[in-house]
Order: sequence, then structure tokens, then C-alpha cells
Amino acid sequence: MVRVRMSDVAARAGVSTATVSMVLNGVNSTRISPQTQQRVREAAEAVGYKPNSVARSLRTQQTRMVGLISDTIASTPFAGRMLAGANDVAREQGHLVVLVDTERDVEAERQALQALSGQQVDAIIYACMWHRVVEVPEGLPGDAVLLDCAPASGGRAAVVPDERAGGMAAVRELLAAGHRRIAFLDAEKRFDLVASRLRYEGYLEVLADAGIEPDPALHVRAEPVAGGGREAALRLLELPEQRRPTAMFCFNDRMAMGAYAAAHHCGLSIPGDLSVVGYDDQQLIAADLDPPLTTVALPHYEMGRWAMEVALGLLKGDPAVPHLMPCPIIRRASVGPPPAQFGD
Amino acid sequence: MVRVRMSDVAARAGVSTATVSMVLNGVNSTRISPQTQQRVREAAEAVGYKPNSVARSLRTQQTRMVGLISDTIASTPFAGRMLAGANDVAREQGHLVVLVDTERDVEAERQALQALSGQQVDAIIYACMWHRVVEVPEGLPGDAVLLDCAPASGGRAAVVPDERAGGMAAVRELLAAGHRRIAFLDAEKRFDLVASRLRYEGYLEVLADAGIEPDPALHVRAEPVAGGGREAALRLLELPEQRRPTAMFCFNDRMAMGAYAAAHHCGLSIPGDLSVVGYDDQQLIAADLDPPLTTVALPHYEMGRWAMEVALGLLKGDPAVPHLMPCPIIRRASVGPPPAQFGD
DNA sequence: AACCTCAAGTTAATCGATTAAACACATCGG
DNA sequence: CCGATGTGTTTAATCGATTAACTTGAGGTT
Repeated sequence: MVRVRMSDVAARAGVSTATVSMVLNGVNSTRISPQTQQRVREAAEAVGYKPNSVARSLRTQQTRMVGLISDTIASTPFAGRMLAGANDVAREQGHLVVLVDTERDVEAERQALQALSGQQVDAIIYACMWHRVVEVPEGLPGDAVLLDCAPASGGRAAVVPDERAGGMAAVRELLAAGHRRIAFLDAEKRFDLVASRLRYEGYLEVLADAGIEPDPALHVRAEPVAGGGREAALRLLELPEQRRPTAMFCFNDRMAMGAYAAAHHCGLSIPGDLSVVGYDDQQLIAADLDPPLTTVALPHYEMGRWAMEVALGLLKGDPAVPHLMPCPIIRRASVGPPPAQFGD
Repeated sequence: MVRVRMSDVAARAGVSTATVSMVLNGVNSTRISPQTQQRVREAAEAVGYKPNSVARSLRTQQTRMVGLISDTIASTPFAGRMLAGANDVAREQGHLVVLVDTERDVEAERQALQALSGQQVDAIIYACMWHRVVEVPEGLPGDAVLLDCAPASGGRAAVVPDERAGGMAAVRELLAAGHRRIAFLDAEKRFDLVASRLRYEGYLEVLADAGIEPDPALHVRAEPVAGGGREAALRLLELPEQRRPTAMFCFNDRMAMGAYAAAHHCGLSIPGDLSVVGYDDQQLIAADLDPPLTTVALPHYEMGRWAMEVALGLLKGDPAVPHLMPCPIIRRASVGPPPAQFGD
């Protein structure tokens, strides 16, 4: 497959490459006669001309490529949704995404930045695969956009989920169903998760608004996986009946999965005897549990879009404070009214 | 941030750009005196020179970028692992991955190919997010590598999981535990899944080898999600005792999840009363079930690596027949001996 | 002295576009 | 008839590297 150059088109149309360039890019096209334009377009079509973007980039100093650096592509199933959001916007704008996975290795990050800046990408997005506060790598350009993480030292455009509001929505959902004794199955402190703190704040605030005194016994922590959720739920279900929760808000869907297991183990049915709300709306889990899990969705796709929109200058990000993306509640079938003896 | 060019380095070192280029790339470097080399390197360091890969690419006709076209980034959690494999190899080789998601839209595929060829990528990988036979898009270069799909019309390097061997491994695992009545919870025919046919073939072959007459009643089909698995398992568990299976091989982990639910519902314990084997080794599901699921892993990471290795010419792919990547069995806790009354 | 070889560079063409500036030609007013 | 104005197109510089071909001077041979 021989590449056809602009000069081939020019030769065939009997004009100079300058003319071809102007016609095909629609620049200064008023200054070129319609007949010539027509000839050029036909010639381009006839020889199958495809512009060489490398050459164009060299000249224009724009590559129409955006670098996306992420700490780990593989480790979470969320990656795809964020990539998809970013990718969709890029495509709409005629840009391509160059992906670099640094696996959280500082040296790899340095190399990646170097490669991307050598590659002259038009913008850079720095993405984390779960919500954290990060020390941005040295050499990250000031206009890079942070995705699913907040900069430790501020001053950069960033987008993160509104975990606090998400926590509030979850608890409100349970409150609305009539629950008063609502547990929070939290992640252990040692994981130091931003999300954990914020969701808990949301939990407390809604209880306070409802005039409910939070019971410290109902705030339990475990490893944020199914096993941890099971164990934490079991601890709660062993409480004396009047102190036992009628609903559980779980830090994530995996813990909710464990809570389901615990409920089965104790012969309790969901939502008849126990209501459960998760967080993450994890693909292939939340909707597949039995009964399907009511949960709070992490807006990965939307955050990916936002980051790309800001990176491409379509939207202005506020460097002072991270943009909070709402976490919608997804209603399925794991929430019901509390068992009769607890009703009002 | 002003970009520093090679001529800046040359000026500072008091040599020509040709010399700088040779020194920094180690080409013809025997022809340049050590003192000069030293001077050049120091100058480059001093001014913070970073090569401009766009210019280099234009000259060398190599971009050190590989295009990865995929039908859907977002829809499966497998994407990440394949991307990670491809990405790791690319990085090892000093290449970057340019990602394009076409969402299975023919027009988008055409555009993507055009963009990538305009971008002069050195190689192209066409990836599917689940094992299929595809009509490759017109214009896909002959040396593009197919990942997790086989070309309808052959003649291209491709890699797919060895589903047949995977199915065999799963059934052998159950056989080895002493089971004789092994069901296959298959996907419905209308989904027309390559994997379904091959796994079933593997199932039949192992039974034949073991001298077991396959019971058609034990081959049931349903939608390959949790709900379908539950329903299919329930149908099997309603069989009269002597015809009931003691083990279930499920088309995927989601169906296995449903089989768990069915077992719970019938008051059966896993693996005490029923053994279950899944397929996919789906993150956040298989290991998180209670008990953890024994399953067959889809080698996404390895396939991603293989595809990139072939694409970069590190490995030679056989265009005649797709490369089969082994699917290792992952032993966890859902397989045990059959209940006593069925023992031998 | 004439010629050759080798070492250590340099010169200049090239990759394929974009674009400011120049050019050729026509038209028109005075 | 001159200059101004306008129109349509070309010329040539440029982006920043790579690299084949050439230069220059020193040293060696006969």
C-alpha cells in the first residue's frame, strides 16, 4: 500500500500543494475558484488521498491526541467506563486517546510523561481508578486534568464523585422505607479511603436531619470485600433484637454481597427481614444478586466525559476545588419496609 | 515551557545537529570522538533536551505507536485485563497504545482505521471483548492482529481462548472429585456464542473418555446471567433424585452465581450437597462468592500480551489458524466429593 | 611529492504537510 | 496610460528530526 501524498493530488489536479491544502482544509477557500476546488476534490478522491497527520502535527504543533495516564487499567472494572466516557468525547472532537498505564510506579510515570510530551499530545488526563487524594507526579503539566482523584496540593482541575451526597441518598432511601435502625458497614480505617469518610459523613448528616441519634454499635468496619461484609453483617445480626439494625448501608456492593450471604446464613430474607443498600453499582454484581441490589452508582462514565471536556477546553474546570459529580441511586429490589414488629 | 530543539543542544555543544543526533541515538557513534560525545550529552542534559517524536516519526516513518481498535471498552470488565497485557508489552518495547472504541459501529470503525492509518501507527490490533467470529472491517491492514476473535474469512493472525480445553479441564475437575452426574448449564443458542459450542464439546469429550453416557436432561440452557443460572439450576434440582446432578459446570461465573442462589433456595450446601464450577474467573465475583468459586480463567491478560507481541513482530503469528491460549483452572472451594449416597 | 586512508565531523536533502508572502493577470477609475 | 484594487494561485519557508554524501586535515606509503 503506497501512501499517496498531497503532491500526488496536486499533480493530478494540475495545481500546487498549497491549493490542495487550502481546499481540503477549507482555509481561505473563498479565494479559490469553485472549479478548482471541484477539481482538487475529485483528484483527492480519485487517488484515495489520506492526510498524513504526523506531518500535519509537526507543522501545526497540534496532534489531536490526548494522553491518558492511569495508575492501573487492570485492577478495577471501573476503568472501562471512565475510558469510555473520555474516549467518546475525544472522538466527538476528532481526537485520539493515547493510553499509558503506569501501575503506580513513579519511574513509569516519569517515563510516561516524557513519552507523552515528546509525542506532543494536546492535553493530558491523569486518572486514578478509585477516588483518592494524590501527590501529582513531578512534571505533570499545569493544565492536566485529574480524574477520580483530588490533588494533594490543590490548584488543578479535577473531578471526583460526590460521595457525601451519595451516602445521603442511600440513607434517605432507607429512611423513606421506614427504617430507623440503619447500620453502616464501612471499610476499615487502614485502607484510608476518601470515599469511606465522605459516605459516613453523609450517613450521619441524614440521620441527624431525621432526628435519629446514631448508634455507634451500628457503625461497623471490615475489609471492603464480600468476606468482610459477611463478617460485619453477622456481627450486627448477633446483636440483641432491639438493638439489631433493620437495614444496612454497605460501603460497596461487594460488602453488600457479603451481607446477603450473612442474611441467608441467619435465615433472613431480603428485603422482607433486612433491607440492604450498596454502593458502586458494580457491573455483573449489583443487578445479578438475588434480589437485585439497590445501590448508589459511581458516575465513572460521566467523570470520564467531564475530564475530557475540560482537557479539550470545551468546559472550564475550576482549579480551586474538585468538581463533584452526582452519584445517582439505582433502585432495585433490596429495600423494603422494616419487619412488622419494628414498624411504627 | 519553551521546547528545546536539537539545534539548541548543537549550539551549546558547538557541533552540528547531525552530530547530536548520532550521539544521542548511538548511531555511527564510533565515528564521533568520546570527548565530543561527552560534550553533547552534557549539553543535552543542561538544556533539558527531549526529542520531538512527531518530527522523528515524520522522518523515520515509524511512530512507535500501536492502534488498538476495540468494539466496546465499557461493556465488559475483561477489557482492562486485555488492555493491560497489550499495554505492558508495548511499554516494554517503548511503544504507546492508541485506543479507539468503535462501539461496533461500522462507520466508526471506518473512521478509526482512517485516523489510525493517518496517524501512521506501526501496527494495529483489533480486539473483541468476548470471543467471537468477526467479519473484519474493510480496510483493516493485512498484518493487523485479531484479539479474542477469529476472522470469518481466515488468513490473519489471531488469538482466542482455548475454550474446548477449558471445558475439558472443568469437567475433569469434577470427575476427579468423584462426580458422575455432571450437568452443563449452557447459554441459550440464540446468543450464538462460540464459547458455548466449544465448552460443550469439551464437556462431551471428557465424559466420553470417562465412559459416561451423557444424559441429555443434564444439558440445560438459559440466559447466561445470574437469573438464568438460577432458573436452570432449579430445573435440574427438581429432577427425581436418581437423575439429579451432583455437580454443575456453568457456562460462566454469573450463571454459577445463580446456581448458588438456587442451591440456597433448595437448602443445599456447596460443595457438600452440590459442586459447582464456573467459567471466566470474573473479578470481584468468583473469589467473592461464598464459598469461593472454582472456575476456569479466561486468559485475557495473556492474550493481550500475545497480540501485542505479534503486532510488534516479536512473535510470529500463524495466519492459518488462530492461536489458542490455555484457560487455567482456578481451584477454590466449590468442588467436593458427591454426597455419600451417590458415592462409589 | 603524489597519493591513499582514516578519523571526525559537517552539509544538505528529506519526511509531508501548512501558510505568509509573492506573483500574475484582469478590471477599473481618473 | 498609470496606478490601484482584487482575484486566483504559486513560491518557498517552516515544523524538528535523520542520514547519505561530502569535507577536511592528519598521518602513512611508496
